Amino acid sequence: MEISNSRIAKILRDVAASYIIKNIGNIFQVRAYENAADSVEHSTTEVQDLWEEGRLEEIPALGEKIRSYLDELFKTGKVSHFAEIKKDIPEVVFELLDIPGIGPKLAQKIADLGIKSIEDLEIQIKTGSLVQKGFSAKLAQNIMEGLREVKNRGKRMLLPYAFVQAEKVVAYLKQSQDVIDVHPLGSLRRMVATVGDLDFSVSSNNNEKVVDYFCKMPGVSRVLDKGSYKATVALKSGIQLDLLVGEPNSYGALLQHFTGSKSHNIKLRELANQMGYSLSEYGVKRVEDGKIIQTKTEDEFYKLLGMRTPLPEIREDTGEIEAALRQAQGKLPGLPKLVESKNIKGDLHLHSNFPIKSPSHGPGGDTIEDIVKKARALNYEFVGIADHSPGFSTNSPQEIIKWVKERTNFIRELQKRTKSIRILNGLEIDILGNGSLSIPDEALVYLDYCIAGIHSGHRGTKEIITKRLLNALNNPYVDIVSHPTNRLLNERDSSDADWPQIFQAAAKNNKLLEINAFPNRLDLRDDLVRLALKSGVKLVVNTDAHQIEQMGNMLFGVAQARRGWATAKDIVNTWDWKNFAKWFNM
DNA sequence: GCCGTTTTCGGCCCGACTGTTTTCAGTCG
Repeated sequence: MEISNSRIAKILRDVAASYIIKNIGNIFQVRAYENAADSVEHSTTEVQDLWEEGRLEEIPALGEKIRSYLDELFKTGKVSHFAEIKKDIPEVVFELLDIPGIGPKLAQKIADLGIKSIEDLEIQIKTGSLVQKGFSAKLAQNIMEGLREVKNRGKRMLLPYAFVQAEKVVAYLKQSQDVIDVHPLGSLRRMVATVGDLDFSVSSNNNEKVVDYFCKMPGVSRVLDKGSYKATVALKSGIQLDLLVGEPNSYGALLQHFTGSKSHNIKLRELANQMGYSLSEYGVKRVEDGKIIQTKTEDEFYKLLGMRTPLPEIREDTGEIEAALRQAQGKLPGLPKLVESKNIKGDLHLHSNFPIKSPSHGPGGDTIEDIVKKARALNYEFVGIADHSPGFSTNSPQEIIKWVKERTNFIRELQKRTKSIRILNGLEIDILGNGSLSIPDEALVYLDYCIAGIHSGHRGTKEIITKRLLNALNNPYVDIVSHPTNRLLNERDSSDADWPQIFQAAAKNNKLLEINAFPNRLDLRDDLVRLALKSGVKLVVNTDAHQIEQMGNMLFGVAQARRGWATAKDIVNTWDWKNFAKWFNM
C-alpha cells in the first residue's frame, strides 16, 4: 500500500502539533518536523518510491531520526514513536488543524470541551454553547468564518483564469491616486500552474488610504484581515486577495518578499544571516547596527546579497540561489537564460474543423485557413495543423488512409496560395492500450510530423503507462509525444510512469516531448521539464488550441518551460527554420 | 530534529495581525 507524499506530510505535521500541545522538546524540534513535512510535500517523486530504492537521503530536511521513523512507517504502516507522542490527544484535534485560524493550542482547547467532531463544533457555535463554555464571542465568530472558508475553499484557480482576475484587481487599484505602482505577486508571478490566493503589492506613500480603498473594492464579500499596511479580503466569487502596501523606497524588498516562494525566501534569509544581514519586506537590515538598507528594486535587493536576480519562475529553492551567487561571482553554472514567449516561432498542435468522420476526441472550431491567419497575426514563421484522426473502430484502414490523403492535399493546396508562413501537415493520434498507434503506418507517411498521445486508460499501472509511452517513442513515425503525463488540473492526477526511463528513450531516439499550454494541462509539468532537460531531451511548446482564441495560451506553456529552467535551445519551436526543418527531416 | 566553504556544536527567517495579552501567545503568509 502506497502512502502518498501528502499523507506523509500530514503525519509529520501532526507530530509537530503534538509536540506543541504536550510541550515536548523545543520549538526547533517542532520546526524540524514541519520542515520535513514541507520537504516531503514539495518532493516531485513519491517519497515511498525513493525509500524503496534506498534514496531517502536525497530528500532535504529528513535527517537520520525522521528517516528511521519513515522506514518504520513504510515497513509496518505505523510508527511507535509517533503513536506515543500522539497518545491521549483526541483524533478531532488533528482534523481541526485543517481549519484556518485553528492551530495546535486552540484545537486542543476545543477538544478539551468534549467536542468530538467538526460537525459537533459547528453545532456548538451555532447554539451558543461554545460561548457558554467560556470561549469569547469573537473567537467563536472567527472559527465559524474558518469553517465557512474550508467549505468554500474551491479548487485552486487555473493560471490563465487567475491572470484575468488579477488584471481586474490591478485595474481597480490603479484608479486610486494614492497608488504609485501595483503588481500581482505570489504564485501568479511565479507562474505556478494553479494559483490559490491572489497577492498584490502596492507602492504608495499613503498606506492606510490604499488599504481602505482595497477593502471597498466592488465584489468584496468579507474583510478577513485589515492592518495599516496589509489586508486580506474574500470576494463573492470565493477568491481570496492579499494586499501588501510599501513605500517606494523599499518597494524592491516588498516585491521580493511577496513573490516568494516561501522556501526561496527562507533560504535567502538564512544566507543573509551568515552575511550579517536580516531580510524583510522593508529591506536588508545590517545586524551590527540595525540599520535598514532600503531597496527600490529587486535587483538592488539581490545585489546586496551578492547575487544576480533569479527570474520569478525559478524562485523555488531548487538551486537558483546558488546559481545566482555563482553568476555574480563569474562562476559556472550561472542562472539559465530562460526561454521567452517572443522566441516562439510556431505552434505545432492546433485542431481545425476539417471534416472528419467520427473523430475520436471532437474537432476544433475553426477552419485551417483561419488558424493560418491567426498564426500570421502572431508573427509565427510556421504553423502545424494537428487534428485528431479517425480511428480503427469506425473506419477501415483504407478509409483512414484516404482521409489523410485528402487532408494532406488540402493543406498542400493552401500552402501554394500562402507565401508568408509555412503550413505543416500533422496529426495527433492515439497511443492505444497496447502501445500501438491508432492509424496505419501507410497513412503516417503523408505527414510532415506526427504527434502521439495517450487519450485513454490514464489510470493504468506504472508499468503499462511506461510501456505505452516507450512504444510510441520507439516508433519511427512518431515525432512528438503530446501532454505526456495526461494530468488534468483539478480533475485528474498525472499518470504514473518511469519518467527517467522515458526521458532517456526520448533523448536517445530524438523524440520531442510536448509542453502542452492548454490551461488545465500545462503538461509536461515544470518539475519533469527540468528532469527531461537533464536527460538531454528536446521539447516543443504547443497550445493544443481547439479555437483560434486559445492560440494565445502559448505564454502559459512557455512559463512552464521557464519554471523547468528551459532555454531557447531546448525548445525546438524557437529554432530558426533551417534547424527546425533539419530536426524534422523536412 | 537538522545541518555544515568560518561550525559535528550551536545555531535555527521575519514580521503582521488578533485577541483582552497591559508585554504576549497563537496563528498565518
